[in-house]
Amino acid sequence: MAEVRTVDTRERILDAAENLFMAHGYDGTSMRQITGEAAVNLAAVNYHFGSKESLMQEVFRRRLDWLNEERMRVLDEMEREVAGKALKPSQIVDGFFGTLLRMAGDENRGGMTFLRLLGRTLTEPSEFIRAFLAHEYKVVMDRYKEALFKALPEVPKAEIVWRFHFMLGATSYAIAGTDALRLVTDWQIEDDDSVDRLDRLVPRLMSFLLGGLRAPLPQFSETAAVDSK
Amino acid sequence: MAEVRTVDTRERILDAAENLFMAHGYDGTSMRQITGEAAVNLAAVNYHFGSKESLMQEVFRRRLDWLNEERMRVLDEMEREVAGKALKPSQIVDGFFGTLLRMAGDENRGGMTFLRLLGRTLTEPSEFIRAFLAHEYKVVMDRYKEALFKALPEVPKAEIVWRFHFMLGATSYAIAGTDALRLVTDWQIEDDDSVDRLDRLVPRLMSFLLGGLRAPLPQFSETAAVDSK
DNA sequence: CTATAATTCATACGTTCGTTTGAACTATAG
DNA sequence: CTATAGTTCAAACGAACGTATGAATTATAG
Repeated sequence: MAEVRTVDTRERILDAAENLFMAHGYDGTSMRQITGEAAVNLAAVNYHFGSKESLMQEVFRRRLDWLNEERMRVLDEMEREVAGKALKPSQIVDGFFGTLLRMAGDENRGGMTFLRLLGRTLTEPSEFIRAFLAHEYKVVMDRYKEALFKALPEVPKAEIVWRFHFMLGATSYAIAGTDALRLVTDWQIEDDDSVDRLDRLVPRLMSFLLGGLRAPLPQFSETAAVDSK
Repeated sequence: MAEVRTVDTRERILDAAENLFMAHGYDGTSMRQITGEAAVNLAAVNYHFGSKESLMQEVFRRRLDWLNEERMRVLDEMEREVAGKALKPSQIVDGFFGTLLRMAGDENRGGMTFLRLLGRTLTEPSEFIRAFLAHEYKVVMDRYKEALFKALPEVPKAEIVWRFHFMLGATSYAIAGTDALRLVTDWQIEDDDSVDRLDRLVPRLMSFLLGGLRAPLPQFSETAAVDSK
């Protein structure tokens, strides 16, 4: 068995695919680009992963398995410390989104590249990817949702779910990174070094998310909401 | 000149493309799908628009021209009313994001379909689309940024730009709609009728955005921000 | 009605796509 | 060393892609 070569090839393919899917999307990346950048034979992907779709799933599984476990571990520990009492919203938000963002600082776990891929994929259309992600995410998501319900008993559950959704969106954009930010500004954002940038992004995003999560509840007008300001 | 047929064909192609790009993305949609759904000949797209890329641009231009004008009009009017004084942040946010969301209620302006397409495209990788959107958006974006700077003089400009970015992300997810929301919950969200849903979504999102925009400023730790909670 | 311009149509072109194949090569086991 | 299983390789497959072409059709102008 050529164990070493195999692992090498598999890993090189996954790295190349992660990079290219992030940069050009799933449909925009060809097998020939992937195997070219990985410096392996064209047939290697189908040999090791079976198909392009399976490769995409493996790209995500490689990172998400760790992320989901870490999120669970963090939540378990926090809940153990408060011994049945409710957590603070800031703890829960940090456990879910902070853990994600800190992953970006760890190059061994995919770093910024994977986070940007994840951010983009959450809004991407491909049916099979969204179904896969929903399945992978479900258990963890439910735990954090429950924690938020408990932490904010006075807020209607539907409202919390929506705000969780909004937080996902803000985070997704935040990690999609400077590319999308150039839509908003022409400035050269300081701290181009990605690690430094991350150190400031985390508290920035956390402030925003918590501000949104704890905002006053909306007033629904009885008539057309079109006029509501 | 076959004016009537031409307009019909162009419009039918644009409608079909808007739908399909929204559902399957740019790369995931073929010319044959578009012309098939529009019930026109395969060559019609290249005849009327020149290429697939030009078609995509026209899909956006058809809607964005109106949206940008409306956003400008709303901001002009609000600024005229306060006569040189600063606007309230809530007014600015409503002018930019509220105008966008209310567009979703107008089927003649693309409705939810275009908004979902826009939301997805902002994070999409295709270089030429992002460049096009950045160019289309620039003038309006700058005006609203300036209004926010004036409305929040005590907040560092860099912070405002980031929070504008976060707001874009939350909004993008909000309009990307229930599809992505199913990642978060299994519930059948009430008010499936899209107009009713929109009436409640607008105030919901507005509360969240304003809460985030006006959140306390983040504290940057001198050491690694990894430990910051 | 005739001439002319605009549009639609069926068809085909050259590429590129994801995948498959069978031979060549490499490493492990007995 | 030989047999065997794992891996890599060059080459090819049919299908689908965006685009181009020239004839047929339709509408407008004189």
